[in-house]
Amino acid sequence: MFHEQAGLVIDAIAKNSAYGAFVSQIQIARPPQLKAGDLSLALFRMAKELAMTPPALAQEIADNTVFPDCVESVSVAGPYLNIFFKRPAFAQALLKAVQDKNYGTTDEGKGQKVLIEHTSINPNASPHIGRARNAIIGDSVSRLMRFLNYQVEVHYYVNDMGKQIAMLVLACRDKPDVVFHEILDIYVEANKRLEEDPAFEQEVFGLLKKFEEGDQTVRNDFRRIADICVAGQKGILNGINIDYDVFDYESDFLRNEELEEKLAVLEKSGTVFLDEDKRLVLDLQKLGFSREEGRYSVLKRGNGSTMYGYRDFAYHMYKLAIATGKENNIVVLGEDHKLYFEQLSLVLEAFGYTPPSAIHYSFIRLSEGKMSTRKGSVVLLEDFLEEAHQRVKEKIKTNTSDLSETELDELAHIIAVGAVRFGVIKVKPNSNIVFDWDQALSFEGDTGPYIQYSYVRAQSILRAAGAYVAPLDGLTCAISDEAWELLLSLSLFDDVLLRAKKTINPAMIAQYMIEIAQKFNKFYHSVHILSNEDQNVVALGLGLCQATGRVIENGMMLLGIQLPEKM
RNA sequence: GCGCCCGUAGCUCAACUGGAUAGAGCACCUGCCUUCUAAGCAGGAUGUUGCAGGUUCGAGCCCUGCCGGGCGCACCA
Repeated sequence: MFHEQAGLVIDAIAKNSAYGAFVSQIQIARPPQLKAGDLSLALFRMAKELAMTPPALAQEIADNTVFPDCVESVSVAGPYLNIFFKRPAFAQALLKAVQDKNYGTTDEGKGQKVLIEHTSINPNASPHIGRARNAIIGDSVSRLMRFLNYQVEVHYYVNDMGKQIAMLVLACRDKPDVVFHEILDIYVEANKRLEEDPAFEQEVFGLLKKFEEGDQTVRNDFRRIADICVAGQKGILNGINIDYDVFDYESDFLRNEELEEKLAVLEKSGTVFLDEDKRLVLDLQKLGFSREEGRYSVLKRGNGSTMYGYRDFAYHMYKLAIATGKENNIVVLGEDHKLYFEQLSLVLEAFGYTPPSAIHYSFIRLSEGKMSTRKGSVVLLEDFLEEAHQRVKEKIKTNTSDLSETELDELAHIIAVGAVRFGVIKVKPNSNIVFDWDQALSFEGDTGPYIQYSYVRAQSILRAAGAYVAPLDGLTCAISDEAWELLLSLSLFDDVLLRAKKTINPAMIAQYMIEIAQKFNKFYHSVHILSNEDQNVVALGLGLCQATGRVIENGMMLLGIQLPEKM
């Protein structure tokens, strides 16, 4: 909404024929301080086009432009032309706009199909918080794009035939009743054995070969383990409001005629060749890869079994048939896959496809070092969530006593999930995160519970106001700075969403939620709404509670976080 | 060794992609609950944006070189 108002101002400036198309060079921003203005137009570039100094241009525009009705006054501050809006009119427009349940949405994605692949954890163990970062980012991006009216399909790629699952199959042979929570220990054990016992590794490779040859018993064994793991992982992720539309199984991309044909073409140019050990090798330098390191990639082992990359090429061809175009095909990958993804992209381009966009996230580290499954130094998502749940429960008990045990658990769950998801998503994907229990489980300041609490406050006021409907049209009172700052921020919601989409960075939404909550709380403390004798102040206050509620509802929904009515 | 990412207040992170005096939270100090929820608010203190150059009207952001951390570099996925 803010940018619509800015657009009106720029349109008015463009009416002067001397400026013409140069107005597109105006940079829109917010002034550093409220007293400087509401909208700031930086004129550096436009002045350059007109061979003027920016301050002179600012003064000239200020003198010669008939500004639209929404403008109260303008002021020149060096190279900036600052605009003050008419507060009551702006407030009315915003409070009207938030009546729409979908406030913040745009037609950005109309008619476009998007495929997002995320999580795709190896089926071996309960996800730790580092892996959950993938799922939390991917889910938030999916929600954002859905909200912007893209037709989104979320895929989870199950690596049901890698080396690690073959190890598990061997290790679970004499355990017909194995359950999900035992898998982690078994996996750690199997890894140890792999290092010590070369025969075990040969057994693993042999099993993979049988799998590829279609041995039905082996296939059933693999599927049994994979299903236990996938069901276990899915259950945990569902617990933090993450879900998927389609589960793709790697083993379905084992034989692919189309891929074989494309590889045959590459073989003619020497891009793909059989080496002295009969391995099928890809030479990426032939596709424009410039470095020596990472130049080669093995597609098939000497015994003819395929490697991950081979199957992944086939998988990406399948995904590209569902959604095309870089922006509409998204995959969330750890930073360890950066080089691999570069290689994958080169191959897909050589095949004539546009490769997907990748969001690479950095690993979450512990203060004592990196997480290691083998050392047992991992923070499992379920343990983290459980700890959060307990701490939230304690906190609730000190505040209220009139909740049943069930209600208590439901409320604690909503707040705990909010704390966990918000803590992960508020940091942009490529920033390193150092995980610290106390910091991660704080409920004060820049946290999910703080946003939830602010929402609850707003709802509480609306509840107390009952059926009172704020008369939006006759808003004549002076609008305080606290109310005005909140209004301006609320009006930027759609712009934040578009920027978050453009940069595929949902952290931006979380940062914006913090801004909204802070400004709402400042406003809340600046005036007592319900007891105010001025009905205009009551009307504006209730309108702002409603608007804040709407923006937090929509914003937190995009982050997969629910909102309690009380807390 | 080579490549990519990160380095911002004591700690954890922002900074609208090159714009005005670099901002929040935690921790620390001082105030504010007989008034719509104190998981809150107000105020205080905290910086050579890792270091050194360069590009320009203007650099935390771009370029070069160092330093520190992370990730990766052909039968793991």
